[in-house]
Amino acid sequence: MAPDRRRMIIEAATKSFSLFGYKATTMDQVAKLANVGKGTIYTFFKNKEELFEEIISTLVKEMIAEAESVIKPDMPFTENVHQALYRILEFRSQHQLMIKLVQEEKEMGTLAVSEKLQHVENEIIAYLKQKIEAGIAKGSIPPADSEIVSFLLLKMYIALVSDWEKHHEPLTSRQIADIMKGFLLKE
Amino acid sequence: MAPDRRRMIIEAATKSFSLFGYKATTMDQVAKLANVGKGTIYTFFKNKEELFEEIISTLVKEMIAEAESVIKPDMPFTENVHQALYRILEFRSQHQLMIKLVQEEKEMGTLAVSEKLQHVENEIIAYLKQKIEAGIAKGSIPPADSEIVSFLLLKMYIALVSDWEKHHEPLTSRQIADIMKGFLLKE
DNA sequence: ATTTGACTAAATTAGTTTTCTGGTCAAAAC
DNA sequence: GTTTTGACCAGAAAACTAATTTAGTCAAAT
Repeated sequence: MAPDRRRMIIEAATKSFSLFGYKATTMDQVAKLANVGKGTIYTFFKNKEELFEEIISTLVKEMIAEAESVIKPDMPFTENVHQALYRILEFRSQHQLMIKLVQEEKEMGTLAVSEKLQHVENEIIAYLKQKIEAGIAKGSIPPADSEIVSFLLLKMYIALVSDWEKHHEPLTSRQIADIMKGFLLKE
Repeated sequence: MAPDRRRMIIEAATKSFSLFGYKATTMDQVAKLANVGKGTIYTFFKNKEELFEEIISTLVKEMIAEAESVIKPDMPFTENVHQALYRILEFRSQHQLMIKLVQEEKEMGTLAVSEKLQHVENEIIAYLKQKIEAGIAKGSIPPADSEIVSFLLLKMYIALVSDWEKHHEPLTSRQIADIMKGFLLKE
């Protein structure tokens, strides 16, 4: 019972953000959930937003770890990029916190939430970029501006996985992989 | 001075929608601007939304005409697709009514506006699809699912023209054309 | 030295009143 | 007889106000 207060707070906040979103989570609630006085939270985090930031940063790490876990060195490069990206978007669409934040951004346009989601997107692109550059260096794919390619890859995937389904039958992972392979191997 | 009342109404409404958006345009205002009794509007249009629909439908026609106007038969197919798409997005970003509607959707989420913008997007995709199918038939580009290709083309272009600029130096028309050419010619 | 929760200023929400607006229709204009 | 009109209405939205909530602080407790 020498509770790592910091950990308790983060756990409580994560739970509450996932359940109610950023705005609807109060610091009193987090304190109560964490079995901690409200003031204690402020000994670890400057304010609500910094606490949020910490949690998002953890989320990004989990996301990248998920992506890394599906990479198989004996598979073709493009297949691995596809698997990684696909896993990231799956994570995004299955993780409670992500679901809640995306919903909150759409429905209430909370500024802090928009900023953090943008940050997550930037991190994903940075991760992809690093993979793409490795692929180019190894000759697995033709040289190209890695920033543009990474950016487009993510946008294309989101379009195919999320937007497409609004008016069409969902595409299979295989179909998406083939489209992306064509895109990556060309020019 | 045998005023085509219908035309007057449409002109007034277009002006007002462009200036104030859909929600902030009142039927009284349109009537006054059109020098017409309010009731008269309702002899031509069932309600506000139908009037809006008529205007959007005109806008789409203008947009397609713009796209057609930049197509040069002696140019390569992919170049023409690029020019057409580029022109459409330019139209979109320069046309007062479009600017206002996009803004209104983002800021207030007006339902009728979202629906109409979605409609515009569908029309653009349908237009592209028809071009793509012609290109495939003529052997200018490899066979592929024309619906997916059109959908992705538009999404890619919007990402490159609008989203990219939020965090990067704008891309030149040439760069965009090259990316798209690679995408269209492959697989 | 650390933790706490009562406290406060500022923001948000809830409740109420007022104003506005899409649509109608009886009367006026043609 | 047909078309046009604007006063009118019910319901929606805005404005206003009162009441509540909340992020963050800090003197006291541990």
